[in-house]
Amino acid sequence: MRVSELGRATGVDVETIRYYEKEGLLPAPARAANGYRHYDEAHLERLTFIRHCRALDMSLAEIRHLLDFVAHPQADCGEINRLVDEHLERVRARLKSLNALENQLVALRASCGTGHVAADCGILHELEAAAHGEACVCHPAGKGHPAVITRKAKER
Amino acid sequence: MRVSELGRATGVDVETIRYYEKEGLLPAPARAANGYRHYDEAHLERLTFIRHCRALDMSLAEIRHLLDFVAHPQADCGEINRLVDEHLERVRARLKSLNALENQLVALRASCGTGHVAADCGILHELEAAAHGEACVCHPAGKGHPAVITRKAKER
DNA sequence: TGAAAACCTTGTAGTCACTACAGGGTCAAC
DNA sequence: GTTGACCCTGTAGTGACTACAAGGTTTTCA
Repeated sequence: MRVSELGRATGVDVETIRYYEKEGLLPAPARAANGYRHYDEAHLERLTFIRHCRALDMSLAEIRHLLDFVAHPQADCGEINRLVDEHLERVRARLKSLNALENQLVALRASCGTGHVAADCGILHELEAAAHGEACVCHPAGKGHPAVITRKAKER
Repeated sequence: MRVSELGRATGVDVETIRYYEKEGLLPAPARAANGYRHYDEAHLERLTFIRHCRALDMSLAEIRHLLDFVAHPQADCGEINRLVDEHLERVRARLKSLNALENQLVALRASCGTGHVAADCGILHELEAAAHGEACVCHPAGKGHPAVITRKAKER
């Protein structure tokens, strides 16, 4: 298989395939006399494995880690569980913060009607009030105002 | 106020403050004879405004847009509503995909007990089965298997 | 007085997982 | 023989920072 065929077979962009090779996730394939890459079934499976993990939103570092276990089947699998657990924990933390965020945005959105001038816009007023240190609908007093953006709001 | 004082007052890293200036979000402050930046109340408010919007997970481009409205209070505010609505839509889409992801990870995690060798690990088996094109607990047949990572899984 | 620590400046490079080019080479069909 | 589809390598861009290098200034303390 040439690179574009592998790409078509897996739905992965050709440049992404070369990127995975450069990153050491996909082993370097054989080369034809003209320098073209030639892939076999093992590459296709490996690439599918990688994309499956990516669909689960795992980082390339996590996937590299999992691939180590595939290469060393005699290792204890406890660390695989730990990896999945930690990943799940991050997903849940992000879910929690996104849920809070949704509520804040809904409250903010409700503070403005339609069809007037920015000077009278409730949304802008709310945001400016917050900048003055006053309570805002999106971050009510006593509920903890994130002056500093916390890790959970930033992490991917 | 010098840059570190502004940083302490707002909880924002000094390098981030200089970054906002370079990006045109924070106006360039006055300079002392020695070249040190000197900020006033208006800068503090503007920076707090920016961080409040960042806490709502808005992009710097969105914030730039909002700041335009602060600068032009006579403009129609319809676009502010649109901006917040679109942002809310993105947050909800991400929430939906993260919810699905959580379920997938829980199913995957359940496929492995503890304390055995990687070769027998249910998680690894599931991931490898998926790479063989078989149905997996995390992406059951008929529920749509994302061979290609979809935008929703990628967007922040 | 002198030296160290704590500031400040600019500019550049790194993060992540790609994506998009530039500038070239190869190959098959017409 | 030329068009177009493919392939190669290498570099630069994305967003929102973060971290450093290499220098200048100011404050503090012995």
